[in-house]
Amino acid sequence: MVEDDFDLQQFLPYLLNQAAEASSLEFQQIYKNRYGMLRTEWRVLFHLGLYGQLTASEIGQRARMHKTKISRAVQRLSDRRFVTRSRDAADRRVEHLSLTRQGRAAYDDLRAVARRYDAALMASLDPAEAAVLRRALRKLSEAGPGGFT
Amino acid sequence: MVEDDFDLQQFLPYLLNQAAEASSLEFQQIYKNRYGMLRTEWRVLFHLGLYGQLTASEIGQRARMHKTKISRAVQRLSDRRFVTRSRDAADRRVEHLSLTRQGRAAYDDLRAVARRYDAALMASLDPAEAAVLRRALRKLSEAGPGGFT
DNA sequence: CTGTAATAGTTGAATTTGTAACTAACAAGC
DNA sequence: GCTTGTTAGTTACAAATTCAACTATTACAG
Repeated sequence: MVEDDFDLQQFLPYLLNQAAEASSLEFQQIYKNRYGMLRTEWRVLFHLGLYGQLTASEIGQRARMHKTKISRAVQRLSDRRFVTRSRDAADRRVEHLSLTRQGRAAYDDLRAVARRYDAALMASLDPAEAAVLRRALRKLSEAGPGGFT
Repeated sequence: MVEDDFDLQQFLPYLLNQAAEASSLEFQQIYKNRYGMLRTEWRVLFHLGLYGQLTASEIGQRARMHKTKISRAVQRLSDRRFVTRSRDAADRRVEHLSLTRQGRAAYDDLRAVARRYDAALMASLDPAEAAVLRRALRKLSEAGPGGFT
C-alpha cells in the first residue's frame, strides 16, 4: 500500500508535532512534579519571569495563548501564591501580573532546569544544524503557509 | 527585567510548540470543515491511507498515540463510515482497520491538500534550510534529551 | 452628556483528553 | 485442565480545553 509518494514522515506539521511532543515530555514532568503546574501555567510563569510585569492580554499576544487559558492559568497561579494581580489605576479593566517571591523562586529553578534541558536536546544535533533549526522554527512560528485557504 | 540571559524564544520545546501550532492551524481547518475530523482522526486516516490495513496498536506505535485516543478516533471514523473494522481470525483480540471507499476518497483529497500545504510552508524557507530542518526534527522526535531526569 | 462600540477579563457548558480500571482473549507453566 | 500473566482494545470518571456568552469598564461619535 506504499504505492503512494506522499510521506507522512516528511509532512512538516506532523513532524513538528512529533518533535514538539517528544521534546516537551520530560520537561513537562519536572514542572508538573515539582510545582503541580500545567503547561499553560508554566508559560505564564516564564513570561512573567522573563519580561516582568505584564497584563493578561500582553501574555496572550506574546505566547499566542487564548485569553481563557490565561485567565485560568493566572487564577491557579495566584491561588498558589506564585503570582499577584493588581488593578491598573488608570484603566480599571486591566490587571498587572507579577511574580511573588515564591513565583520567582520557582521560575529561577525551572529556568535553570530549562537551560540544562535545552543543552541536552541540542546535544543530539550538531551546532550548525541547531542554528538553522532555530531560525527555521522562528520563521514558521510567525505565520502559517500564508494565504493558503 | 531582561537582566536575564535565558531566552524563551530560544528554548527548543517552546519554539517547537509554537511552530507546530502555527503550522497546523490552517490545515486543521480543512479537515475539520470538510470532514468534521479531529486531529486524532486525521492521523488515523492518514496512517491507514498510507500503510493500508493496520491494527490499532500498530497505529499507536507508528504515530506515538495513546491507545485510548486511537480507540475513540476509530470509533468515530467507523461511525461515519470512513473506516471498517474486522476481527482477526487467529487472534480475536485484534482488529484490522482499513479505509472504506469513502475513507479513501477523504484520504486522497486530504493528501492532495497536505502536499500543497507542505509546499506552501516550505516556500517560506530556503531549500537547504528545509532539508536540515526535516533531519533535525526527525532526530528530535526519536527521543527526548535522553536520561535527563 | 448619551448611546454605541470596543476592550480586559471571567464564567458556564460542551468537547476533548488523560488516567486508571476494566473486559476479553491468548500464552505459558505446571 | 487450571492458575497466573500479558496483550488488544474499551469504558468510566476526572481534568483540561474550547467556544460562546457574559460583566465591567473605557472610548468615542454625535
